[in-house]
Amino acid sequence: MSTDQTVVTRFAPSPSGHLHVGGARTALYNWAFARKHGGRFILRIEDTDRKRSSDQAGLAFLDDLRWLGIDWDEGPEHDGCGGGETGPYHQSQRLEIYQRFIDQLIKQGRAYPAFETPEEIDAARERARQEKRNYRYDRAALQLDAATVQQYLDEGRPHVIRFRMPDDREITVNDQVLGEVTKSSNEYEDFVIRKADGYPTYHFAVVVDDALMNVTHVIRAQEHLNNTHRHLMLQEALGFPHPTYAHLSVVANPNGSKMSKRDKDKALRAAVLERQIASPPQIGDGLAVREEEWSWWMEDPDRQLETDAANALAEVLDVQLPEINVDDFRRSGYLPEVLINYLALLGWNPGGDIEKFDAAFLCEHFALDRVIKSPARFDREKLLAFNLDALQEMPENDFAARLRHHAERYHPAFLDKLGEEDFATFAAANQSRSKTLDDCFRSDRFFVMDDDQITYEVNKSVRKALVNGEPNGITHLEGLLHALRDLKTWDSESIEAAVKQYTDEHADGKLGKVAQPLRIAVTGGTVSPAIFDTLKILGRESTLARIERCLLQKDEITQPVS
RNA sequence: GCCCCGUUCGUCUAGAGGCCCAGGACGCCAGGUUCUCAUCCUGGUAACAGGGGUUCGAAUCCCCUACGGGGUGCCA
Repeated sequence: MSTDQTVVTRFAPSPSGHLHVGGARTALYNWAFARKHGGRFILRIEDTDRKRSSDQAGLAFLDDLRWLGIDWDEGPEHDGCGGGETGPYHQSQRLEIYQRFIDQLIKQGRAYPAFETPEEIDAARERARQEKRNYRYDRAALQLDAATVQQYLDEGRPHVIRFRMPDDREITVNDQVLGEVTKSSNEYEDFVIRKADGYPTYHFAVVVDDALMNVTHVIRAQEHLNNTHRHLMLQEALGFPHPTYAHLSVVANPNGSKMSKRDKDKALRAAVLERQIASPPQIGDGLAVREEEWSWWMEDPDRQLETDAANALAEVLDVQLPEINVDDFRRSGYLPEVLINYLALLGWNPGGDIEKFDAAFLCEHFALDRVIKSPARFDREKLLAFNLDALQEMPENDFAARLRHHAERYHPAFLDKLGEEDFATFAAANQSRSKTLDDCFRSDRFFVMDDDQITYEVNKSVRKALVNGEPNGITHLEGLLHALRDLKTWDSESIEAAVKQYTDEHADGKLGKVAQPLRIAVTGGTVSPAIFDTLKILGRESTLARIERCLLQKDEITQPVS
């Protein structure tokens, strides 16, 4: 138990690609707790499952953490963070360390080799299930005499090392969020602490690493609550101090189901099935998904596409993937400070009616006793509302800079096409109508299209804007063509003056009567930024070309629709 | 099956025995502003899971039930 020592927390994910929002919240709380107490925050990679680990995948969430503004004092070196005295911080590089403690436990008689194969254990487990018994390892290996054990070991028989769980002990976890949770040691079997491949199991590695890295507070997901009793016994046997524990409830989907990366595949598979797509669609000059992967993926609802393939497929199918990972929210145009605020609030609050706060506030006020016990559903609507507020409050220059960054990463075509000055106008024209940094790129595609690529929507509101009234929209377009062609300077103010003058003279000053026809002519639809800015960015040439093109197609565009 | 945890408006939550016929935020509904979309403004809707206790008094304490979640891996 920590008394007067420095607070040390850690975030210890397994390297499975991008950072999940649930994991992000765990990391955030650990980080904030350490900062609040002037302590240290460690990042550790739990890569003891050889089947699931690859170096490549481990890196992505480091960027995600940094993007959120979370830094770590010890851990893998990345982007100015990490390093430290108690490494290495990849568990796969700490095998000798674990072995030392395994040997110690064996010497103490607290651990022993067991030679059953996984198949044998599975069969025994299955038998127990059918007989409606609770399965627990029967300690058969303890019946082997020393000579036999030695002989097996000499033969090099595959084996695991199991921890000898004490009998008839009441084990109490004093959880900082949930209170005291007591269980009997008899609920637990002699669990495996070293796998047949020589790697430690999670239970063993966490206990050893937390102790060696001087971790004082373990803040982790509630799924580990029942593991903690095991860890307490391990710590006792190894002579380690017990850290303070706090278990966090899960972050769930709006429907209450667990938020999972599989949700993306689910959305994609549904779209594929609904549209009866039989083979991987084309994207650019390749396929969105490789042929072999496609059938493999379609056959089994549990299988998941690689991130790149999933994103590519979503793009061609024009499916909006549910955001699950921090990176998804980044792509969708959420601000990191907003995500942090929302995530922090999902399971903790400073009390009273305070909802909006920044990371500094979190670091100053975060406390375990205000962490909520019950699971929280992730509400995208509220996140979106927070993002909107943040965007609207932002100084114009900041918004423009953020938008530019976002464009560089996700929509470079806008930068190429618009250039410095027009991009600035584009940003200014879009701030007040943006809920995310991505909104305008999706809704304003007409800016980066060639004039002759514009297709006109044929629907009621388009028809209404073009044919209703006397004079009607088509007539206004013809008039505006002249008014705009002769404009001396092409900027928002001049355009506005000219259009307003036209409106006063020909439409009783009702701007809507001329703005909508104009909007349709240059964008193909009824939605765009303020019309004067839109025309300014488009340029005189494109504006006139599009109006002319619209007039040429007026009969098709205005045909009656049911 | 067994064990553990949880349960306030649709959602996130405030609430630590009287301040609560329950407050805020998001959503939703109704009206208003606006060149479209989005904003913005005004108003409104809506909850203590159920049942027993304890107490002068319970959303707050105790018990039971129901429901939700987690664990029961040579995954973490």
